[in-house]
Amino acid sequence: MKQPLHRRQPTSSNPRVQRTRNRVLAIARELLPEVGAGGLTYALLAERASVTRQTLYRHWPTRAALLFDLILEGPDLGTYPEPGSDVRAVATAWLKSLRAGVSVPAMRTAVLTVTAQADHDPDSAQALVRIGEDRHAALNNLLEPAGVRISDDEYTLLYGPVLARLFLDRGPVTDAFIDAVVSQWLTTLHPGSAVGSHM
Amino acid sequence: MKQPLHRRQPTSSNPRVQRTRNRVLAIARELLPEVGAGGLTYALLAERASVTRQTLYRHWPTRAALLFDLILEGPDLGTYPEPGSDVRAVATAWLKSLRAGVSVPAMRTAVLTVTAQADHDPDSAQALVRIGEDRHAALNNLLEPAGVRISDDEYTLLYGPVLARLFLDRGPVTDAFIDAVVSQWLTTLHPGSAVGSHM
Amino acid sequence: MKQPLHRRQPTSSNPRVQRTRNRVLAIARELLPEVGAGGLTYALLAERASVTRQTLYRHWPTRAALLFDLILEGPDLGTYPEPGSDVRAVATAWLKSLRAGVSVPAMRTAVLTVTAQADHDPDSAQALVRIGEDRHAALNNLLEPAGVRISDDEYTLLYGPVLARLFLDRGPVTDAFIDAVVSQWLTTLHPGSAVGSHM
Amino acid sequence: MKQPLHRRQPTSSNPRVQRTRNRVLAIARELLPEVGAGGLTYALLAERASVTRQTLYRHWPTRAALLFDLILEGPDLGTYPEPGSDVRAVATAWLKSLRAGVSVPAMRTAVLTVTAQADHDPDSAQALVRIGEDRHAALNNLLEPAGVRISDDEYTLLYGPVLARLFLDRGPVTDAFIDAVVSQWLTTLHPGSAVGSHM
DNA sequence: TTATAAACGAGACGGTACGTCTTGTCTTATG
DNA sequence: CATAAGACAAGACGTACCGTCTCGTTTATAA
Repeated sequence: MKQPLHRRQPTSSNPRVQRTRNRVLAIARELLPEVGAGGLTYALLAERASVTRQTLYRHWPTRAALLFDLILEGPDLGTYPEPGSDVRAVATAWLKSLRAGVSVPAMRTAVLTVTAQADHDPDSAQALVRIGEDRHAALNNLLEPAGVRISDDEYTLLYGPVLARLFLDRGPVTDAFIDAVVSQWLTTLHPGSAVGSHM
Repeated sequence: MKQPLHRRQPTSSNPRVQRTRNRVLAIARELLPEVGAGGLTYALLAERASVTRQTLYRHWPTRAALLFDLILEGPDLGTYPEPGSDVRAVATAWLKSLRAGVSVPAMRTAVLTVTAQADHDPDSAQALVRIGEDRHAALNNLLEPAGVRISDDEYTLLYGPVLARLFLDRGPVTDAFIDAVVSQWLTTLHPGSAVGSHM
Repeated sequence: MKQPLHRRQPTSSNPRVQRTRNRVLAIARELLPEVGAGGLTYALLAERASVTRQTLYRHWPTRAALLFDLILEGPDLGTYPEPGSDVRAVATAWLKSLRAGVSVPAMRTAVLTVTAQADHDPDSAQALVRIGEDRHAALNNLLEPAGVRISDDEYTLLYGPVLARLFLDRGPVTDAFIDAVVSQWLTTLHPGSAVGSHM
Repeated sequence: MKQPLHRRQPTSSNPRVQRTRNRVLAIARELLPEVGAGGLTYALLAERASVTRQTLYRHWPTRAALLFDLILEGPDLGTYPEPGSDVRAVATAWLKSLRAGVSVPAMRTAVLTVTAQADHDPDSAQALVRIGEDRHAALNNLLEPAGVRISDDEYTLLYGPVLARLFLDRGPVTDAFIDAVVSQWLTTLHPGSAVGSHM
């Protein structure tokens, strides 16, 4: 709640800084699923990472900042599938990569926590939107060979059911479910566009 | 983190208890959007509701319990639309009622918070599932005149995009978006079933 | 610290009142050495005595009042030795009865607690003085056959070492110690008085 | 009742720590006679000393620990009289110094409270015994020039009446009373020893 | 190579909240 | 209608974490 004083963060070029930062993030990723977002206190994290609380504050003045780093430097966030001209195949692969991403416990917790905070923390809200836009752009990138661009609404129509199943229904996202999502999604996608050529 | 001792809650039949309980819930609903879930401390709530912290603990041993009550006794959760035989119309109306419900700030925050907690709090997880099932059942109820029953997957396909737009994209759910969702949704709904009769 | 409102105490003539009162006092006597004066809360006492806290407040508006009763209705406070004309014998017997009295754990704790409170609680101070005077008077009574009256100073010279040994040194009061006290005490007692006639 | 976790106390070498510690002890000494031992809550003390409760717990994990410090670092506890070869004079002076010490209100209350606790708190019991032994040793020290050593029993015979008068009779310890105590005490002290040479 | 700057460890401190306990009063329902 | 059960306000308890602030000590880069 309280806005901490923003001292300058450690110079990232310094190798010592890098070492500390990476060790802490790794420990945080281990800890997060264990204790939950609420339980990931700086006190605990400092102890586990053999670091002073002060050091944590130097690197991440806000706990939200730490969560952002956890999300953005996610372990396999970069593992997007290959682009292709088959829209159905690309969309399916992209959804599966999304499913894989949010199956990493630390990522799950971090995303949910940021989401819950977004209503009252502009930084979190902005980060959330930015993450969404990144993934949206990535999808469009993958679909470039197919000559298709996805609008905001279409994007949400595609990923919405998957995340709802994971976060809200708290059930598994089966391949069959993904297929159903994609099939339905294709029906309204660019009606009368190039998509039809693949059917 | 710590499991608080579960003493028996105040007898709900007692009018004094009811008075206290309702006043606190009302204040909590006002406070939640102001200060966020993290800022809704028992200390603050007690002060604003002119009540002792002890009293809060008596009524809601866990802060999650308070959130459940906030969700379940939501201000207008019962305002479901009318049943009908036109599947498109019913689905659209139901989605709009969902949108209305989640637009109440206190409800928004409460739901998001419970969702974020669900990974590490079995009670929250269970509550979340139960809420989903209730709404699912309600939808099926509305669709009974149409002779249609919605499966779990179909249910998620319907509401998923709407909540994703609200919570993750953090954008407005327009009527057009709802129409798009419903249109897409109808295509795969019970292929060859009674739905076709309305097209 | 807070002076509770003085509602009227239960009529002591009522046999039911007597029963309750005695049961509570008995339980308190058991409890006192177990949990200490600080641990003898009304909540605990009420639970153990199967009585409502209200009832305790009705009988003893102040915890000091309860302690007074514990001291004054001590189990064997009345067991003074026989009067006699041999000053040494009477004094020795009286000291031994004193030793016996404060060896009862509940009595010990109660007396020490009242003593510690006396500096800031006039009631306790007064009660303490009164108890001392009673015992002083009792001693003089025992010594009447010997034709001796003990002054305040002489009284303190007699019992002081014994209680100091018990409470401050926290050591045992042996018969030898009592003999030493009495011997020393006799030397300055009424120099040249009737005491000499017994030597 | 509950044994608080014994974290390590603040490093006494740190000057800031010393400052805090001394300020708190000074305020506690002022407060003790005002509010009594029961009223000397950490909450009150913290407020008066402009310190957080947490700071108090860091320095004195137990309230008993605070009382010990109050007693041991008493304002003028070290002001023993001069040694000498005149036993009567030394004993008298020593008793007067005892009287002076226990007349400091904070010391009075602290000693009485620790005494009352000693029955159920081993730490208090041990501290009490240690304080007694210290004073006993000091007395023997003063009497060294006189070639006299006081046994435990003799020690109690000397100081017992004085403290009994102060704490139990709650009366003043006059010079005359001290003279009476010493006179009586000398009669049985080392019968046939060097003491006689001073008569 | 030595400065010099930065990161870091250690830990005291003021705050705030936690979940619990006891106290004294007051309300409600019941027998 | 008196009495129990127990809700309530008040406030202390001992603990935890937060964010800040010294202090020294190490580590890395620059002179």
